[in-house]
Amino acid sequence: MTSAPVRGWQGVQAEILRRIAAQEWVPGDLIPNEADLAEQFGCARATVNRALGNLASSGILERRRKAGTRIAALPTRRAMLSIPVLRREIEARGGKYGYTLLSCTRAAPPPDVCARLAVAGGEVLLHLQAVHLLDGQPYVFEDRWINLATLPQAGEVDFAAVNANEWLVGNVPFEAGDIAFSATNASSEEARILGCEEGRGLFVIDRTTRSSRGSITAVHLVFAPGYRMLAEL
Amino acid sequence: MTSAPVRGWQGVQAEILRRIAAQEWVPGDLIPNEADLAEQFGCARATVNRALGNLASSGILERRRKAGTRIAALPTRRAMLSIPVLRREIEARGGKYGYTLLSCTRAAPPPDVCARLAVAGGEVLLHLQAVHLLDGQPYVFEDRWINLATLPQAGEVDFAAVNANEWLVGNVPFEAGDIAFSATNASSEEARILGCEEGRGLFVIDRTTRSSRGSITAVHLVFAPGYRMLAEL
DNA sequence: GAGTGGTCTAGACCACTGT
DNA sequence: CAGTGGTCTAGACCACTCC
Repeated sequence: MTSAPVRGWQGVQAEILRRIAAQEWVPGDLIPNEADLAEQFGCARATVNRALGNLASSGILERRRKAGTRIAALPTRRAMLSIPVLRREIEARGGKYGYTLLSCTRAAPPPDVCARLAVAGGEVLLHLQAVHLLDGQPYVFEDRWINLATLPQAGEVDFAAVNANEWLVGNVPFEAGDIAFSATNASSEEARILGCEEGRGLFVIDRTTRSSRGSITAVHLVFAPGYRMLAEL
Repeated sequence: MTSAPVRGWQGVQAEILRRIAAQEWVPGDLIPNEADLAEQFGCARATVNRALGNLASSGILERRRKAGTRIAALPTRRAMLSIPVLRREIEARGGKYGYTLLSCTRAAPPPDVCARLAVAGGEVLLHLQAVHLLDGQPYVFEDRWINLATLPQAGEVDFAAVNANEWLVGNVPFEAGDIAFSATNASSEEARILGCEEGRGLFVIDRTTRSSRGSITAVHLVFAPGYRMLAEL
């Protein structure tokens, strides 16, 4: 059983991982520098750099200039999380996507939403409530606030006909933002909308997006019972 | 107002994002190829390649050989999720970490755990239950199964003295695996352990790890009420 | 100050895929 | 087949930071 030759940066990465797995290198160890590894592997330093850089960004290695590269001692693993548009997620499951607007009003948001969007207390925003359906069954309850100061044209859109998220994706410049995952107990309203018993533990995503011109939207998504979000380690 | 000059791959990336934000390029658009962009920006093609590659891996662009590079139409955004060791997470909050082993037995796991670990139904695994504490208050309830076939030395460890996760990190080769996030209602046992009312909606992480020698461990983490997991978009 | 990683360049070849 | 991205190379310079 001979190991596969080291080919390309993925080969280098695989060989590094093999040495960790074989305990040739253990957490905390300093490993050779890029130039030495390049010589060992018979490749250019840039190739080693790419492999080690990737491993560092997944939390397997820790790198510091001058100090060198170490096997992470108490690794904070980083996972890539895919956050699909709901329509895609549902269609990827082989289901039929549906969308129903429940309400669309203008109102002053509660304090927590004001804070997330960095707007003054009395300001009037667009408030949408909608439900996303999988094969006609409630899948996600969406409660969204849109900042009309940043995005006045949102006031003219018929969100009964157009999914708010998809309208935003197509009509708003690049978004930065943050996202939080948590759990809640279904309120009576959420239970009614999602068709589950009140108090049921539900998975929640809170997401805020901003553009260079200011905060855009804060959305609170409550998923139907049984929802699981998956990621690879 | 002059824009910053394009310096390095981060500069190229910023300029691409600016053009998307300014709607010079809109979702679905084909953008120039790497060679042309390199000429526009006055840099090497490799620099453009790195910038575009990064944007593609965060879901902003879609690239295919021969077909070129497009602004993603219905972008599946990818976020980096940091999954710290619990001790670190608690200490990063400025709290004091504590750990209590509740039970440590050998037993045949329930069917769902068998499936996740790919072990036969009757096989005996190590079953740990523990609670992680923040400033003495329950923070996470951990229910873990360890595959003794893959990891016989785990049978000798005193997990009352050593946190299982940290022992595994230090003593087991590199791990791959998957991770799932969901919500549950506190069982009476979980409520007692976490000090909350029964039925409370709780955030859950299920994690399975494997090595090249076989599956290692399946862990079910139930977080105390109010827990939020954060990520950057 | 010296050693390390981080990045850039110019050129080359390869791999994939649409036409 | 031709055009595109994907990768590799050899060399260079820079930025950071430990000693």
